[in-house]
Amino acid sequence: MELLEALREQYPDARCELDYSTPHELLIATILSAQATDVSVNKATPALFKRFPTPADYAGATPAEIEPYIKTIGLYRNKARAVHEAMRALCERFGGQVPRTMEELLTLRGVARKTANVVLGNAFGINAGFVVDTHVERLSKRLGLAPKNATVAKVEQHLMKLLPQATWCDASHMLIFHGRRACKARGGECGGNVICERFGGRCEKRKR
DNA sequence: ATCCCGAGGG
DNA sequence: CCCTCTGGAT
Repeated sequence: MELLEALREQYPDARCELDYSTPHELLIATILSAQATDVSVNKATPALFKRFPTPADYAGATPAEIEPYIKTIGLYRNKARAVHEAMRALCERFGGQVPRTMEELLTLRGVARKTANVVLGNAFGINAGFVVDTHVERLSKRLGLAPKNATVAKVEQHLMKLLPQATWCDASHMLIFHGRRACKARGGECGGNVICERFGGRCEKRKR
């Protein structure tokens, strides 16, 4: 696909920008990243990971004990509960390890397809699906890769049909980079951007 | 459809 | 002030 080549050329260093050193840390960082910037997540996780080195450490703590470490990220009550329950499930049902299938990951609190796809793709190199976050959803619709009225699930299905499976993880990172650097939610800064000029000069200004 | 929610940019 | 940020549960 021509768009894929152009994205590769423009964003050769596109990658996961959440900081982590183990699969369970990536899982936690991804849960925390909901409606938050990766910068804000990366600012909080060093102290969090130091205080709770293993899944068992979260399972043995209460959500209230986790909250102070993630308060600056926002949505912290829901996220503290999700992290606690997800890590407890790892200990009780998965031998303390992050499971490697979509079906198993979806049983964890705070984990839906977007988070599961991030973990499978980046920690295990498994392209089970396509990461559709706010950037990927927006860009897919602006670039005409999916109908503008499509749900997140539909967008994922369209992307999986359009792009080779082996490229899914990398392609999601490139779309996210493009969404953060050029084709932004607010109006966009598409002037002079190669991708926007060639594939989608439709970064229309936000209504009103 | 609503709620959760702090930080950062405009 | 307003909007957005690698969503998910109810």
